[in-house]
Amino acid sequence: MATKTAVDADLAGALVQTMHVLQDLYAETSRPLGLTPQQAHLLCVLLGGPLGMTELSRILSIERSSLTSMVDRLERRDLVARIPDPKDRRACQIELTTAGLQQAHEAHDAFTQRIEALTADLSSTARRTLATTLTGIVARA
Amino acid sequence: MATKTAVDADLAGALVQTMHVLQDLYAETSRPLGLTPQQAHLLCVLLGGPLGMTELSRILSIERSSLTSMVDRLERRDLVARIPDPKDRRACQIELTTAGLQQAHEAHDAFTQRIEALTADLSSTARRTLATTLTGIVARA
DNA sequence: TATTGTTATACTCTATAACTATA
DNA sequence: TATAGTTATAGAGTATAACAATA
Repeated sequence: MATKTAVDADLAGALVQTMHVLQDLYAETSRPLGLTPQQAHLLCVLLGGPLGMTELSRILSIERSSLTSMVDRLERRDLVARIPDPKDRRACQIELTTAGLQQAHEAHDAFTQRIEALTADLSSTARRTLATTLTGIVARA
Repeated sequence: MATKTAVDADLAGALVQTMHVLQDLYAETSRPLGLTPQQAHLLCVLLGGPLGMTELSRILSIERSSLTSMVDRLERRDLVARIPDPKDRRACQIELTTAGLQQAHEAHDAFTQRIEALTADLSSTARRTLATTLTGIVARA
């Protein structure tokens, strides 16, 4: 029916627009920290603990070869380190250095703060509802 | 207070995760069409009508010089055309070609379909609430 | 003088294919 | 044979700085 289609179109459009707003915010926030959005993402993922290249590439949705060069650049800047895996001599674990941990926290805090500012005028209920709905969407993806 | 902080953190995290999910979906959907996500975005923006380089760069949040090379590549593929602006001989309008219009529609429809699939199990009310909330966030940005 | 768009340059991001070392 | 990660290569996205043409 016409109404449902219109609502769906609005919702898809609203989600895409929100994505672009958040992408811009993410880029604007990363830049002053001297990080690209992709680098910030990588560092923040590592806040959860060290990861192997294959697992990290899966989480970031990039090829392992692309990740190799990203890690190279971050390792040169002493933000991450490759740690040999004692269980498997082919593998390594990527972990945050002290400086990398600090950068990751700064980036994470800055993102959170910017997003909170964007959602500051929502009611507690609206905030809770939004978080729940989005979490469901993420889980479904 | 502790509760509010926790909810806010969840919301910010949910928004960031949603952004990443949508980015991945956007990339996966663009690729089989032979487009990068940025190219798809550009083409979809032009569905609203021709735009000058400065305006388009503002909408896409990239520098004009970056846009020049993007438009070069799309023009080589006959997806967009540079039309001289009769009012201002410095300026040009970027417009979709017939092929570009078709590609833009295909991309737009594919995104919409994928996102609808992701939100298919939400109730009409939840869908409406989400669209309204997100539209407000976008407007505030 | 200010603005529009381009050029030149340098990085970063990314994928594909082929490779090495280990399992 | 299969898997972990790297190398080589190529193309795309991006910013900065300097520029030409026009307003």
